[in-house]
Amino acid sequence: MSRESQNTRTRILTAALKLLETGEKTRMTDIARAAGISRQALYLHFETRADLLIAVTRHVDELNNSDDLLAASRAATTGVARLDAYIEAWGGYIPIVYKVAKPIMAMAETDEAARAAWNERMAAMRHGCAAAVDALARDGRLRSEFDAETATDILWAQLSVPTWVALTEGRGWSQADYIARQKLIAKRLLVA
Amino acid sequence: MSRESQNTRTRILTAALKLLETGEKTRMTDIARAAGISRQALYLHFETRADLLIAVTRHVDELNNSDDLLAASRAATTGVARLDAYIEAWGGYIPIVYKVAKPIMAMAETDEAARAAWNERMAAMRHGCAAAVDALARDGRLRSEFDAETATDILWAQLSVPTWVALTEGRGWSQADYIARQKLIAKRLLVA
DNA sequence: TTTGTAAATTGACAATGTGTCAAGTAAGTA
DNA sequence: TACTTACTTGACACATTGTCAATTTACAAA
Repeated sequence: MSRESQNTRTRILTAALKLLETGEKTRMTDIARAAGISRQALYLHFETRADLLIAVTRHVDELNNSDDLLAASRAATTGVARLDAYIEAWGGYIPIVYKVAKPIMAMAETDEAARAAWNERMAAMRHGCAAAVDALARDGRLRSEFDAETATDILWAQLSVPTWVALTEGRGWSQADYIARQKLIAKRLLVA
Repeated sequence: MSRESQNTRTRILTAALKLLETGEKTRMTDIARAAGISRQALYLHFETRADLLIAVTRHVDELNNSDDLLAASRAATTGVARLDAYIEAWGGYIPIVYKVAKPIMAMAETDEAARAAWNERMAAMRHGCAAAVDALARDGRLRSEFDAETATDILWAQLSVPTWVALTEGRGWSQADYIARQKLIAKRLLVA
């Protein structure tokens, strides 16, 4: 891929992201038009629509330094602090990725690549949950009601994107409400 | 609608339900073939695919006396008993409707009728949650951490279909695990 | 028996969106 | 000048939902 080609690729990702964020239609035609190239040229850069959307999420991750964001919770000393920090970081990141993640979740129903990409993301999110649960266990503050595996599952489901959607879009929770309440819920469920 | 027509309608619903339950493809063509009529004849009975699928969920409700099932929790005397009974009833009903609900949830993205039908179901489910929360409040056993509205939201999200999918299909929880753990979680979160 | 009607069939077709293919162009590079 | 890369243009295949018109089948009523 030449320098020119890289620019076009970025232009496509930027245009697609913008469309997704503004909630406009994002058919291949729309993305092409927004990027100022022909629809067919999209397929010179991305094999399928699923591949393109997945690339957009990675682009979003890079734009937001998502690794650093989530890694911040690793700095916490106590398990409880780590749990709070993780909820703050991930919970704050959901609205950033959601607009892009939504069509991928929709495609995951039928498209194998989309499903794999989304599962991978959810597995990564679960690792963050597991780390927080382990930190609690190390402090001897993990409630004995559930084993670590189960506790991780519970936290993971609690912090899942569909739950965020239900509570914010569905029930009108503000982002601040969401974060604050999820912290309370998590502590109540997991901390002894 | 004549008697004959009613039979055909039921035959369609039964055939569609069977296809959905076995997880086979459920295009209009497939449903028609399974019901032993032409694809076009489906449109003599249901305006759209969304309408047909919605009718299948109602058919499932009837076959299972869903009203009675969920009403059972109303018989509980204490708030805690009512909460348990509701989780048992609704949690047990999810796997029954899920196969049919899944394509409706998928369509809800784009189809207005599907979205409305699904929202209505979720609103009904939330009423059950609200009743349990109110019963707890009447007993003076609702935790003061959250107001009744917020507590209802939390229970509602916790018992939502996507959460059930994540924990059972995604994390391998058995149905028995799911019910037992959700009871523990709900009590821990809501009961003082 | 004839006639009318409801339910269904057959076959064709529009619309939408993804993905493919072939031929051609514009620009830079060896 | 010849070659290569990125891109364009236009056409087309495919899947699926939904529509339309003409026809058939069966039953019921006169």
